[in-house]
Amino acid sequence: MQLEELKNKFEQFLKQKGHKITRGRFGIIDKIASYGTHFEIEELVRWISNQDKSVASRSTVYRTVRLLQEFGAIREVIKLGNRTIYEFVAGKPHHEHLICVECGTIIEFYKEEIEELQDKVCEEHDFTPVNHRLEIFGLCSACKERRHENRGLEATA
Amino acid sequence: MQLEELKNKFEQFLKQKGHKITRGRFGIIDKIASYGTHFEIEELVRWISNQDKSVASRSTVYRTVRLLQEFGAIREVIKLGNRTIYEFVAGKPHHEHLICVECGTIIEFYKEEIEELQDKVCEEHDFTPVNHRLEIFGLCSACKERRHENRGLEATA
DNA sequence: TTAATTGCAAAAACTTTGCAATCGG
DNA sequence: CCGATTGCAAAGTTTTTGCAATTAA
Repeated sequence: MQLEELKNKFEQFLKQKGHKITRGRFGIIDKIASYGTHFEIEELVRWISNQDKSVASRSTVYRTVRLLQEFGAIREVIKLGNRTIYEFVAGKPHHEHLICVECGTIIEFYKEEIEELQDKVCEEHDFTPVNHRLEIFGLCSACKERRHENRGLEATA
Repeated sequence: MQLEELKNKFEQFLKQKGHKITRGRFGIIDKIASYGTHFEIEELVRWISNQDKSVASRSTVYRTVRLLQEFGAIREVIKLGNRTIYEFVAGKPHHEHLICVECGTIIEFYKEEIEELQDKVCEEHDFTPVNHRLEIFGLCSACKERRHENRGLEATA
């Protein structure tokens, strides 16, 4: 299974860094996997707290999220106002996001040409990219329609 | 002058929104303009506090930053860890950023083709973009060299 | 006059950390 | 056994907010 493979690799990562293989760290991975693709840390803490408090405490969640980021299993993909939304990458290919500012829907996309152009820009500036994030904020299809309906009502009010 | 024009427009904006033209709000604009292109709020608060405490308090800075964002004079351009870096836009043409994770240097760039491709992606998803942010994190030219030098020393140590 | 704005201090929200107890290797 | 990890509560950060005093219109 994909998840098991990820855990094995994380185990290697931990050993290599001189860290220990603990129940909590792997329990958190399971909870992240069962929560869905995108999450915020406090959301995750609540989720774990509801499901099984014994998995890990808030501090351990924060500490483990950091480790998983270093490892590369999760990424900060959306920064909106004071919120940080993480994504469980788990081997998924790289992609960017469209974020609906009305309903919070997140749409993933990948555009090879954009990636290539970024590399080109970096070269032009003798800059060595390590990672990047492209966020497009706007209105999704459904919210756009909803707005039009509302506008209609306002107009007749 | 560019700055005066911006202030005039901001005045219109405030009036239109039913807000008042206050000394503090315009003083903050001056301070932002004199600080430089990129800033963090707490930095700005300190800057104002050092220069002339009477301009505005921390709360007013936070509240005004929000207004200026709505107005469009400033943008959240970089989100790195828990830091938010704002940019004083002031009529500057749209652009994206390369951020050196080592020294914090910020390089601005603009790539028409990337913008076009983004629009294309949005169309494909029936998504109406309102704004976007592309951050490329990595190593600037100088830091790259510095790292190579260090590696050399380590190797001979 | 009177409604918006300000400064202050308190609270909120999010994240990190010191420390004693516990656990993994 | 020893050092890393955990949970807890306390402290740090950053941002927001209630309220009385002040100011703009």
